[in-house]
Amino acid sequence: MKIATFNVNSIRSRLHIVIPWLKANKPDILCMQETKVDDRNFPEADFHRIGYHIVFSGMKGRNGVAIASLKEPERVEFGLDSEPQDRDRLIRAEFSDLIVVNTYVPQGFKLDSPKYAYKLEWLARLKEYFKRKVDLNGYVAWCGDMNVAPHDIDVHNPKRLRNHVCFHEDAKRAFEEVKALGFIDIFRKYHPEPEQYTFFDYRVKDAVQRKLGWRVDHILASKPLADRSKDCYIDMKPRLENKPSDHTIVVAEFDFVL
DNA sequence: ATGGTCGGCAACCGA
Repeated sequence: MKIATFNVNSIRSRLHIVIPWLKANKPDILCMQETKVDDRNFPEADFHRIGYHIVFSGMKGRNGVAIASLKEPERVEFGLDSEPQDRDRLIRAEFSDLIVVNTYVPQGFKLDSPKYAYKLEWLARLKEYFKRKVDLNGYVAWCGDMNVAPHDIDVHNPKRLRNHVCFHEDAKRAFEEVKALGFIDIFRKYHPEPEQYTFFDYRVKDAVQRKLGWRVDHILASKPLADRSKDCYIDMKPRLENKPSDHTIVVAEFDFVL
């Protein structure tokens, strides 16, 4: 079983990366964020053509989440279970032995912005959502762009970035409180080394070569699922294309068949 | 030093 997550930053302008990557890597599940398209205009035929089921929930121009899967999910729900639901930021897809939750966590803009307070509240509401809707004694994968780099090792300059909304103590604490329900960040099991990043800002010149990145895209697993993990890694391909994405793909492999 | 570049969409907002 292979599961992956990718902030596409517009699905329509990233199809040239997503479709060939799916054909080459054949993950069972690909979670996508920032599809930036309303449901009427989602390019679902491109996924069907290569044998993938696709579920999505988006808005015109911003946010938007989608899950592509080889098997059809038995149940799909959009949004949190409290208001505002933000159906364009969360999808839960249930398969026979696996629940996948795909989130695009609010970015937060600036520390003194209402958007940052909203981000912290959103993570607190997500914790309650997991408590009510998901049994972490089973196989659960929580994937997405969390807009949080959890530890010093996950950013290139922890001192300078301590007041950034994706690295501030309050954001990290809110994220850790969700994880504390029983999620394991399996990436660090396989890659304890520094300079492992999933996002490189377009505005930073030669960010990849200079290793000026962030690890904000994550695959977290419930303990039973984490116990069956085999590997987890970052695929830099989307960042190295000639029309690159700002995010990379994170991939996790497990020893069971979906 | 307070930028820089994308994507959406058609003037600026979001990241």
